[in-house]
Amino acid sequence: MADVARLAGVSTSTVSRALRRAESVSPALRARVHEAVAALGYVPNSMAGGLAAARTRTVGVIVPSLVNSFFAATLDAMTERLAPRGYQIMLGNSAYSPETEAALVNSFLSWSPAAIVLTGQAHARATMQRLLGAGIPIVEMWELGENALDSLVGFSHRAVGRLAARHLLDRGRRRIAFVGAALDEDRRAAQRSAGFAEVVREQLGRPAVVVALPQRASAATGGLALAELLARHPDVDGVAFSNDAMALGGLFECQRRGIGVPADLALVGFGDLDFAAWSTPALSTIRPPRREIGLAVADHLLQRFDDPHAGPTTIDVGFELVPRASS
Amino acid sequence: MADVARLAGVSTSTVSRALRRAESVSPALRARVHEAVAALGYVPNSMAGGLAAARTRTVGVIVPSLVNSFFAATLDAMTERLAPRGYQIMLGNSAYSPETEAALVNSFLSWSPAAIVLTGQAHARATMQRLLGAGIPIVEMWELGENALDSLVGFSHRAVGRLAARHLLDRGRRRIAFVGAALDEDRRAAQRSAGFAEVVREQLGRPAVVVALPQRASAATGGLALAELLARHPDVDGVAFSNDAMALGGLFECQRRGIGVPADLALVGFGDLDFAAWSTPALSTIRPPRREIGLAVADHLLQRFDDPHAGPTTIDVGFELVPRASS
DNA sequence: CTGAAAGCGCTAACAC
DNA sequence: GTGTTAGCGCTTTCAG
Repeated sequence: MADVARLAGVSTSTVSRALRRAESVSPALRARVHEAVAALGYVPNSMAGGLAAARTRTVGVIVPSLVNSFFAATLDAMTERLAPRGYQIMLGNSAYSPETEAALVNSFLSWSPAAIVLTGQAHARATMQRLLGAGIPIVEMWELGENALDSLVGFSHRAVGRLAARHLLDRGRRRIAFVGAALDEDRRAAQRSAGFAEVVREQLGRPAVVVALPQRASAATGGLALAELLARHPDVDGVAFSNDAMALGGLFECQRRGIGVPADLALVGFGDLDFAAWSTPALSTIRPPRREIGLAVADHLLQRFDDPHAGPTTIDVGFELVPRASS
Repeated sequence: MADVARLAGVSTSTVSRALRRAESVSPALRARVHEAVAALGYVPNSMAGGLAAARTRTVGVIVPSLVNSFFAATLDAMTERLAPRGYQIMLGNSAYSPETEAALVNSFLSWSPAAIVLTGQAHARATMQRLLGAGIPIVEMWELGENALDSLVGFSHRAVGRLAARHLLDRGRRRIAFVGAALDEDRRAAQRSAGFAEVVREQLGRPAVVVALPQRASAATGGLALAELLARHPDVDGVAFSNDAMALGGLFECQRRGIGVPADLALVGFGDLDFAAWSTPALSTIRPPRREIGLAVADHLLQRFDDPHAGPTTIDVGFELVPRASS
């Protein structure tokens, strides 16, 4: 930076200002500084800057899984929006463990990030305290409940479960069930299951049939769980799956057994993954705005970075029923 | 850190040493330091450390896409291995653009990362020069060719394409074709396609039929591309898809048209994604070690971090044919 | 609008 | 094995 200052014939403070808040430097000097930067190929040292300013252009993001294409799409959209503005993403993978999340938050904080983004609203108590004390924007995404830590960008999974049940009911199905996986680990899946059960109770006056395998959701567990459901309730005529991967597995299981979809069994998934529109029959599903969540988080953050007065918000990004041939 | 030093009755250098290279401090002092750290809830400031040491426990990783579950699985495995050792991952998404990659490398470098991991071996010339000049380990992953920048962890996509062709030939198919997408963008897919074409030329003495849509690979493009192939070559009896998502779309297209798989048409994919084993019929595919790549990259890096004498290597992680019912 | 000067919190020679 | 000391490369008051 000293070299740049020398070449531009200014002080290092002016270089710093020209690079950081361009409007606080006269146009002439600003141009000279940028010329010198280009000529020298100068790249500022982020750590020196971060140390001096006590904050960096870094945002820590914690997701419970990358293999899950929900969060991958969100992350993808987030990087797309944040990178052009010079913000780096520090990636953390909590593997659905609050303890791992706590450790990640701690190490993120040692980088004076501009913000931290978490998935969901369930965190260790210590995590929340640390986060609150950091004095930076915190965003919880992919969930929408009470008592937000700070900002919230998501939708109600309970409402998704309710919609799935109502959709099957609308299609004239009465012997309906919910098929999920790892419900103790994946709070949001559990909320969808609970919403489904609510509607069954309200409309049919009986407890809902819920089959959940301990393993993670996948095509494999989808097929297996459906098999288990059919063993226990051979007369089932409608199934809501915790996500599209499981629904795909369920669909294949039906094909294997010669069960007509939707003639014998109506299927509805969650996610609207790429293949859902192209399967035979095409899969009815509920679409969460996977990318939009990432964009909304990024835009909100950028706004708060630019305007220190901007406070936290709660954004309900909603979701959408996509009825197709499977139901 | 001064507080910790005071509480432990030592100097800050001792605290630093105890935290960094435990063996260089007597056990007694080390214990006292850790006690003080715990009592005070001290978290070192990574930027101050990084600035002073001119390197950080950060590794920059650039992938061309997160939505693609290949790289997501690799990243997942990488975080799993690196996080417990205190390394943070800075995530970059190049979106298959060398220019974006160059920009990401630049901003990563401003953080004095411990290493940089890139996907593939095709980079802008300037990117390579900068990387080489950084004096840190560079790993290129998911490809295996000549002229590695530094370390290389991957496998030959050409060999994958050759294997796919040979497999269809082994199954007695002769009118075989390759179905891909975005081949100009995705070098590795293009290499698979080229390998496939080589074998067709060698064994059948004719140029290979290759259908490639301009859009990205997905179930949608898989179905569409297969439809196009069938329009042009109705007598085709074996198809290798650029990846499993496309193969799934192709399988659904066959179901829609009443084409028997494998009776009329043999299908082979690439990736061995979760659903491949569970589709009806189960999908033959070639499995790249998605997670193993991430683990190998992380282990290699950790080794080089620990031992400054350790040099670059090339690791061929291989791949595996998984023959199933679709071929 | 610009420059001087004082650190930000830590690491790494270098002595002891 | 441990302490002293001099920065690492920037940002940010504070003057002017």
